[in-house]
Amino acid sequence: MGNPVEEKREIIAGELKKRGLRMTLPRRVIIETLADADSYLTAEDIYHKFHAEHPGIGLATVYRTLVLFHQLGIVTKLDVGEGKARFELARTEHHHLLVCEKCYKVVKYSDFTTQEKDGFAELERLVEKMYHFRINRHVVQYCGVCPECLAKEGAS
Amino acid sequence: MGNPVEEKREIIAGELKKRGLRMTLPRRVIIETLADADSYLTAEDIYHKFHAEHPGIGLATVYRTLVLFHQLGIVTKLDVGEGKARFELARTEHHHLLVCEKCYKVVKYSDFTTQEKDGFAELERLVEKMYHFRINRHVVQYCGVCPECLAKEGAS
DNA sequence: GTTCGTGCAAACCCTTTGCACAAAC
DNA sequence: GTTTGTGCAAAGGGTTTGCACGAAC
Repeated sequence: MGNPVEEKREIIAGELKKRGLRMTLPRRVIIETLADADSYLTAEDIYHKFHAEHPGIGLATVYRTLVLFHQLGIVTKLDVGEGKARFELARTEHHHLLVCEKCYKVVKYSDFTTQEKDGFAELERLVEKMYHFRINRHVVQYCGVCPECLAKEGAS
Repeated sequence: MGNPVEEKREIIAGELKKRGLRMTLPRRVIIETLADADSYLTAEDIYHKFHAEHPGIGLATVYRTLVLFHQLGIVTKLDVGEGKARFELARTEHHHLLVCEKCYKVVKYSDFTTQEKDGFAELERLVEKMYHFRINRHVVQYCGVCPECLAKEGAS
């Protein structure tokens, strides 16, 4: 126990078993890579991070695993128009995003006011009723230019 | 005047001229196609919509034009993880999105409460200060399942 | 006449897939 | 032993690009 990555892996292993799916080395490695990361990763990012240690695991497996984990809700997929998707382990802690439209850096924050939280929860229920959608989650992205790119702009 | 599409086109023509760029037939056709549409279109959607009438205009031109218009802020780009991008003419009227994760249908709504509006404006300023981003816009997506896909789910 | 824009086709890149082999159960 | 998962390489699909021609200024 103790170790949060191991804990996470146990939970996921359970999820898989329930559906007759197996916990294999590639899946374990991908979970650990995602758990170690502090931000969204592309499939290639993940692949490169473990490739030195596990050269036997291929990129196709990373893609297949990410599709599977996304379907199971284990992983969150994010696409900000970069031409490739990014992933992270689904968290119970909800967060909003700051996306730099120049370099596609993504910054997360989750220090909401309670007012903010209540507001969103209420809105979600309202929208659900009005449009007859079943809403699973919401994504809030602030799009703009990050400090680094702002500095570059100023310099040029 | 009167006609809002013509008006829009005039404004865009001005934007182009300012930068030494030209208003051409393909650009005009793409603007009109986007102006006619009531929802986000893919590059191929746009291409197919005018292709019967303007068979001479190619798909590559659509892509090049969309990149240009996006840079100029004339067009908004949306990527919901569908594997292709969607576009619409940038509007002064801000809206939020409902995205169906099964069929990728996108529904927009813009009937916010004033409380909702003020809340977002305040948040944007706050986040701007805290993270030193220059924020241009925000995107709010409620992700879930649309009424049609819900019905199909129930039927199966 | 010069510059900018376009059409076409080929190239590119991310992602998916077919197939034979390997691993998990 | 059967089923599920994987590696590899090839295919797929959206998007971009090089180049020569055409259009806008």
